[in-house]
Amino acid sequence: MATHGARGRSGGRPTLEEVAARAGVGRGTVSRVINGSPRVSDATRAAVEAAVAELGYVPNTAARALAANRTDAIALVVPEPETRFFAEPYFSDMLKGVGAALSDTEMQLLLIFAGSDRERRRLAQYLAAHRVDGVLLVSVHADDPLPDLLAQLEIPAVISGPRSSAETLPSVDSDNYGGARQAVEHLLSRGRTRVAHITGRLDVYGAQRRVDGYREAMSDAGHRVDEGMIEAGDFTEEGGHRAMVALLERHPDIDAVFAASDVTASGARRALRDAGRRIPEDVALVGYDDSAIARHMEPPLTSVRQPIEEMGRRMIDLLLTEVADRRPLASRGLERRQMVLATELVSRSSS
Amino acid sequence: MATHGARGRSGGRPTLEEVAARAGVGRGTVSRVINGSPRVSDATRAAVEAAVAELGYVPNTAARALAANRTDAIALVVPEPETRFFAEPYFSDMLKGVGAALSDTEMQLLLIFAGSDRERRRLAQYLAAHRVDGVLLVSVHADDPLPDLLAQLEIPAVISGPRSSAETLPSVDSDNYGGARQAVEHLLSRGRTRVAHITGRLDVYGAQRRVDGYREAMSDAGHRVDEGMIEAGDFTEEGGHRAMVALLERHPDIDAVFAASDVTASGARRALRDAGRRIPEDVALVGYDDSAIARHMEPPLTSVRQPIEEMGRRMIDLLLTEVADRRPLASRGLERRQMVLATELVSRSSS
DNA sequence: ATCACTGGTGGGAGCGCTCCCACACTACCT
DNA sequence: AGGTAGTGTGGGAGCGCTCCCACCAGTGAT
Repeated sequence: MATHGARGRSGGRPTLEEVAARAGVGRGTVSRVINGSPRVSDATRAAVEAAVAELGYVPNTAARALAANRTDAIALVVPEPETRFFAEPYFSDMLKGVGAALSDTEMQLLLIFAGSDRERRRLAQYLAAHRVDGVLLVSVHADDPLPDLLAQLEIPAVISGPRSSAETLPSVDSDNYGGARQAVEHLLSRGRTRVAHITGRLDVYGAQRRVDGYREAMSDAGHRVDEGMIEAGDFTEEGGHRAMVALLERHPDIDAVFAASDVTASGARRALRDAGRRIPEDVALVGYDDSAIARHMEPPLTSVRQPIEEMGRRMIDLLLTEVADRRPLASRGLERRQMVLATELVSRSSS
Repeated sequence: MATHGARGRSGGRPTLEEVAARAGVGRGTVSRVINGSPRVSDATRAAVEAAVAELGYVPNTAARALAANRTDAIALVVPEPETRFFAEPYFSDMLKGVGAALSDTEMQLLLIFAGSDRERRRLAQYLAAHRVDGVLLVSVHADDPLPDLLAQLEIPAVISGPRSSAETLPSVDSDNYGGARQAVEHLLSRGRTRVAHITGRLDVYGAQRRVDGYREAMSDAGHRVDEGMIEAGDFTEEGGHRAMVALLERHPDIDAVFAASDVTASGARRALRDAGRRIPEDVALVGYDDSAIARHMEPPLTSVRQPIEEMGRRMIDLLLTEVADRRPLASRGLERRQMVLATELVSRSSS
């Protein structure tokens, strides 16, 4: 008789052992069937599967995690306050892609916000406890210590936008440079000449690349790049508004604006309206992300579409490979581990 | 020598045993310190804490879960597609409250969507594996089988809106009946007499209670309740629009509308505008939720505020008690386990 | 007949905890 | 002195898996 074997046995969930007894085989064989090993005869497999069904057996995750040293869970870490997560369609689209890619997997997705210092400390603790097999990092700033922590803990991770051109982590990104060029070239092709740019947070590498794209598209078209036509934003509505006000003050003759996000564009639109400018007659406006906001804006916003859901899916693919390949520091070259997806300009009536 | 002891020991995380050796005590003592048991002398506790710090010990969650038969995780189950989750501020506010209440806990929150049949099957499997200690259920419909599954699995659960007046699960709700009365009485006090109501999904108990509140506020004020002035919506923008169109067709002389949610009100507003009605001059409009939408609507929307964050916090309190008290079927009376929070009318220019 | 192999299989050992029993050792009664 | 409680504490047993080694047929080559 077990000393305290009955504790917590709510309803007496069947164990591997019981399934084995029922099927008339050994524990190892049942484990093999459960885990889809090919080294089991068809007859045995059928017997085990029958026993599993009869008993309603469900593997005990904790036991498996302990024995196999894995958790079957990955975390999507958002280093932002929750508010921004809900305000920016970028995140929800990403989540959709990630969820889709994970849905035919046994993997569980954990959504973790780490906006405040406190939350970040909690997260560090959490990661140190190895409660996930891998981590998806979105929207990481240049000086974020998180990636290094992950590396030190040897937890596989994939980042959604490289921190710099020298990123060492596997990453998935859209072609920010190319997307920005598409936007600017589009505006120029419409006969606009005084094109301004409201940037994103410049500690985000992707935002920098968009500035680069803006600059080079302008100069390649034979325009002098006026630094006064570039104003820093921060991806928020408020930032877009502020930047637009500043731009109008410096250059009242602006006839086009390329904003680093749709939300930013929405703020810019408000400032333009307040200043009595018509869109697109007086000023053409182009955003970035092609989110729901772009479609519902008045007038509908031309925007650079990033395949965000697709990016989410690719990130999962990369991460799962990484998790599976976890042989000791096997990091083969980075060739296959950094991917850049193409963007597409969606033209609407704001330009 | 262990046979395969070295497998997967990435970086050699210290174990309880090692901490014990270092501190010169037994395993049990370290466990007691880690779990904050009072039956440890101060000197011993200090020694153990020092060893923990030196070694950077972090408990292995899987081992703990296996031995103690708990997971230290709870799930927030949203029986809706993700899209609705992001579209409705109700959920994000709830999440905020829940997150806040959980932040000084060791508990991990899992966000699980179960909108499609497929996702629901996955969820059932997940719950059967007892991967969480408790479940928070939001936005449950009258005929949802989930609560029964939870009961059968003996998993503690708290529901955010009772399914009926005979709800057996612990629940937290706002006073839907009272809130609706506030809205209607407000409209009547402004001199409106032909007040219509666009309902929420009627398979949600709270939506029914709002209808009850509307009915009784009208008749208490001496108005005959005209069933033609009640039109079913479904909490969506589209539903609100559709309902408003139907109402206007039947009763062109409507001078006030109480909508069961802000999103619904937003749809109604569109229909009213299209029909050339001015708000509030021709028709006064009141919503429900007091979400960001209400504040940003044009004109700003009068709305019934539910303390959603507070509700989230209370749900966690209830659930944690439930989880802790998990003695065999101890369900003491329901007195303390169903709470109703007061609402508040926030008056803006739409009424 | 003997010697490889090769697919299948059983079951011991061990993952790192928690629980609880047993055993000090003290302090305070009769 | 001999009980009788209490405090702290050590460590065995066990949670339900996975891993891997040993073993047992069969099969074909020698």
